[in-house]
Amino acid sequence: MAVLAQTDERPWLEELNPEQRAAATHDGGPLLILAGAGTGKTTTLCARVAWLVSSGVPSERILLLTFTRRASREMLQRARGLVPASSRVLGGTFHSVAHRLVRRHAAALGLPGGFGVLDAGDAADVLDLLREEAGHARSKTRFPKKGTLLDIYSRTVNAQQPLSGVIEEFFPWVSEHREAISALFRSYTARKRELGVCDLDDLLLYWRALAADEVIGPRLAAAFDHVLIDEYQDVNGLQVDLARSLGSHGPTVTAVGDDFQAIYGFRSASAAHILDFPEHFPGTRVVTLERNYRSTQPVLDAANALAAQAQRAFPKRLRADREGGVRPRVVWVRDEAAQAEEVCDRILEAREQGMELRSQAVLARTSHDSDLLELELTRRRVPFHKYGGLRYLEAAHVKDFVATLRLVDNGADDVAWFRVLQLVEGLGPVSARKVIAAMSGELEAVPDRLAAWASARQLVPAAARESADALIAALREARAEARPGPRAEGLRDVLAPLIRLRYPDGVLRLQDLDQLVSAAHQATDPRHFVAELVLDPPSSSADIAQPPHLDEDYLTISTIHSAKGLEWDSVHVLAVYDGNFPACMAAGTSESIDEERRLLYVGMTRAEDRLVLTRVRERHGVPTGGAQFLDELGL
DNA sequence: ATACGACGGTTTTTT
DNA sequence: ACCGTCGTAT
Repeated sequence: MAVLAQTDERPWLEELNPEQRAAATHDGGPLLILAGAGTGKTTTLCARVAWLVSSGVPSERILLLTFTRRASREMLQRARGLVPASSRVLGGTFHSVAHRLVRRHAAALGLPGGFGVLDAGDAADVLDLLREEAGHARSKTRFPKKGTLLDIYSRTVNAQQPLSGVIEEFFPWVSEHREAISALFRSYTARKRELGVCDLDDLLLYWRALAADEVIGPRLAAAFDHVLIDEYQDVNGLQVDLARSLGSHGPTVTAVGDDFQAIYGFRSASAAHILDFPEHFPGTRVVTLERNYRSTQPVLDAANALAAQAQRAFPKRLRADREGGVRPRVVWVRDEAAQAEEVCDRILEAREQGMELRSQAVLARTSHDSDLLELELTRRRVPFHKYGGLRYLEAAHVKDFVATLRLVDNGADDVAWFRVLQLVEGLGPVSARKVIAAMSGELEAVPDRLAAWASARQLVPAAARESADALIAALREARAEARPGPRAEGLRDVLAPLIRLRYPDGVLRLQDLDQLVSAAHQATDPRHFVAELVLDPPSSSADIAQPPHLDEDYLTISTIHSAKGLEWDSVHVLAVYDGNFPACMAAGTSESIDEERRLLYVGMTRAEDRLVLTRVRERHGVPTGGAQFLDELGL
């Protein structure tokens, strides 16, 4: 192919620097792009997709695996902008791609056709149910709670490590319950089978099982010529297995990442995987991107100084492409209330000077760090949008609604029954349990609990019976309605009075449900509406109906985890002091301190021009002590 | 016996 | 927001 013709037809290649272009146009074996923060990683990956497509690779034979759905959407959109033919590139998270594959091979895996997908909250609810059934809830010794149980379980799956090792290394305080936990996990697996559901970890496990199959494995891989994986520093061992399986059966694998932005260790991810990539994929070409186009040098100097303190890391320095800049500032404030006022003042001041809210962000270690700031912003009527933290699907009323949707698809989902029955006033956990037991029959699991309602309803306290009847009738009607929109509407209508009664702000909460109903109207695949909701959860109620209005100016508040890959002119990082950031939970090992340090690094490198870190002197009247990370910045 | 409101202590980060 | 506990109403 003539070089001249190439650049003529692909002006976007001209805009890349030599390293970026080398990566985008690499032809041959596996490719690893080590791309520091702000070095044009997304640009390069999009250009590579566009280059592949314009070189004749059919777009549907390209698989783009990203960490979040948002990243996938953004990249596909940009690639389409460069080369319209990129429109059929298959993109998504590991989990959403797994769902597609597992769905297609459900029968081979022994799963029902319309199997459900449990999100983290649902999985925890199943574990809680089993925990209760096993009598751990009322035992003398403190037994780990559902959230901890799920964390432990997920570790064993994602790190592919036996339970005893996981407990010893990460959860030593529950070691006295090791046997009971082991038994609980066995019943968890069995229960999921009975319910005909998968949790998020199962999706990856099933994908790997398919990949390992002699017939199916090679066929899955043969569907693609190229597999591109974003944020490779955040994959775990299970995901590495998937990548390697694909790579060994045909497709060329391209991975992009930065070992110093690995911040998902708690999910069993490890930066070791990106460093092992050349070993796992023989013949790998490594391209390193170091020129930073995002930030000014003073911002990078501080980030580099922080990075240099890591116990274990591969030395690298980001060099700014842009001139000038001001030094990042550390601002001392008395307490969290003062921090809220101070940050709010500074943001408004910057807006006065012409910096729109949309080019400013407030980042925090935990979603909770911004509570007071959110109150202050609301008080002063400053519009903001919060990412991370409590998710839409985790709100109690949304879970109520989703549980009814699940019941319509799967009458055997006892976790959903347990939740939905208790919405009826006067019907509590004890009665709900009895009713479910009666509906499922003593010996044989009846797949459809609805059929046994006539007799089971006797167990409902008389005062609640009529209301429960209405709920059941609505479920029957919903089942008769195949279209997801009207179906969701019917369920919303029957839940409406119950939710208004249960929650003091019920009217507001109902509006959230309205948005879910309108999302249901637009559902492409009615059978999998709920599963897709779980895999692509809207970050807030506003995201469901439409993306936020583009003409509205609003501030972004986000956890650093949710801010990955994004950038703003001005960034505030809240509450950087020992015990909060680094979190006290991380105080134990140098690796966990390193991960906290990398997290701050990710936060700082989101800033283009202005970076302010706040340090709080006291908390609830108690002095906070040092701030290790701020001392390391060399400011 | 069961349901439920009130109260106080706790909460990392996410597909 | 969640969890466990306790007192009160049914």
